[in-house]
Amino acid sequence: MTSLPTGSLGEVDPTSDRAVFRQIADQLREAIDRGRFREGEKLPSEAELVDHYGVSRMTVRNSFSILQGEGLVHAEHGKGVFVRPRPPVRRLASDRFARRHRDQGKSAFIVEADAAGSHPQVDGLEVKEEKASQDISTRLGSARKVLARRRRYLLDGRPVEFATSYLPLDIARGTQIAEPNPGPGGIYARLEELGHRLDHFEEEIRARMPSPAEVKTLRLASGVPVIHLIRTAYDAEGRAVEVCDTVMAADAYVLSYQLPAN
Amino acid sequence: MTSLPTGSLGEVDPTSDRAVFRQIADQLREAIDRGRFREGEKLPSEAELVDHYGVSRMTVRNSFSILQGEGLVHAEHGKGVFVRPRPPVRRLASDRFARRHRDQGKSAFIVEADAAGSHPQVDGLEVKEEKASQDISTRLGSARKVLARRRRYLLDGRPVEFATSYLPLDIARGTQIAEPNPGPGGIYARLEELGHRLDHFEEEIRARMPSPAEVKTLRLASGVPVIHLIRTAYDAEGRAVEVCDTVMAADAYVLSYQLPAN
DNA sequence: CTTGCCCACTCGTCTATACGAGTATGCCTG
DNA sequence: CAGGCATACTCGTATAGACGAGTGGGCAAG
Repeated sequence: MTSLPTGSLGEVDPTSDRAVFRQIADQLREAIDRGRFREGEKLPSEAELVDHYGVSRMTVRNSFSILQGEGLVHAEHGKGVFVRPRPPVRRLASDRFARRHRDQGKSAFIVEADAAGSHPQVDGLEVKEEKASQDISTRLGSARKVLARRRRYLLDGRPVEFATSYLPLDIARGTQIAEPNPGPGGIYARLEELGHRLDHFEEEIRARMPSPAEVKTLRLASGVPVIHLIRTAYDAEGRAVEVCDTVMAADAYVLSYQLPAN
Repeated sequence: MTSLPTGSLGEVDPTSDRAVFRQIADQLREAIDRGRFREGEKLPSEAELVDHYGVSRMTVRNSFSILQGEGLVHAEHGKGVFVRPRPPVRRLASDRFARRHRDQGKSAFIVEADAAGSHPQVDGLEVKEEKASQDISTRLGSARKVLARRRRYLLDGRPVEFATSYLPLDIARGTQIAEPNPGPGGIYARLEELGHRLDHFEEEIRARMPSPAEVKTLRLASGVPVIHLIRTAYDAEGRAVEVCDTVMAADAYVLSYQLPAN
């Protein structure tokens, strides 16, 4: 007799108001919360739970799908259902675009990742001229055509965010900003060289569930939301000179802001 | 012959690599994106889709559950499945705690909501002394006992966030901060009167799927993540004088921050 | 010993059916 | 006309079964 993998699980009450598959989900959730099943550990298989609870397989799968929607577990075809490990999170400090960080040759992402001991990569770089969407045009003070710089960021091989920078074409065209490699200090350094001394940034933050395309690009597990960050850079004259639209895997980030109390 | 509610939907290819229920979800998603079904509008019923696609009901339900997980639709028992309306979002500006906003008698939440023309409410206020959790204790400079102020916020009857403020007991005990109504300008005004001139705030932002308790408290639809914000207030001496832990319905908020370019 | 295949076990997809419960509508009764 | 009930339609829950496909271990052949 080997020890039962369902050992710490109780029974369900079919006459309860609460649906059986919810009761099962509750028990599994509690077992996970209590550490009965640890991060990365395999939960009992569907068949084992069918036996244990005396319910049909679809009922068990229904329970798993609840926990999956909560981001607590993930299923691997042919292997089992596992407690989803909480990946180490990447902190984004609000001063990451401060001028003092721009003298280095490397981009903010690379510098930070190196400091944290992870292996950073940038991927799928694409630079092209486009017609601005309604939203981007509004944010950029009615610019019609823009230069778009797209790229994806990875940490230790895992995609964690992708971002698109939009700049008014009359600023960026023909400059190094339109080159794949914008040079040391990135496009913000180039903007300042072009006479657009940066004054402040504005960041808008939303959270939502990812679209299928985002799931694919960021290789998101189910039950993982995305953080959608839209940053607008303003120069000293109050002109919006760049909009950066970033979608981040929410389980990979903690954003951090410092606010003065005035 | 009435017009078919499934009119704009195509067929599925059972031999495709892509599972039938995913193909159906894809078609419904696209129809929604294209505006074929508008916000709040009812999608074809399960039975209609069963007829249209020639599949079993569970397959259709599977498709719906995908869209629900994406936060695109929500089901109402006895009525149908509807395109989830995007609720009006509440903007949280990063200067909402600036000293200049504190001279008014009302709290930041009430002032903002009134200005936006919505009806604000505060709910379930609870003030009590507690042993600090490990995390809170660390953030408050190893405080062991704290005063906890919990409350829930609603807009037009809809719960949108709940928050708990933690203050070191040696600061808050016996002051008006420990009263249900902390007086004009809120606890920050009281802290300053007690000699803790506020210097700056630090905010940490995460996004994740809600726990069942959070779903209940915020009456969240499935497929809606929460934004978890942890704010620490520091006085002029660098001491952490308050930690505020806030959980917000992500579909009700856009956070907005202004950052200096330095 | 190594290679390769088979098999057992895992989750993924799909069908068919049944009953329960919430909602809306229209008809029938008073 | 008003009220109430029957009914049809909606989604929710649950069962039982079937086949497919990915994974991994053990066994047999080389």
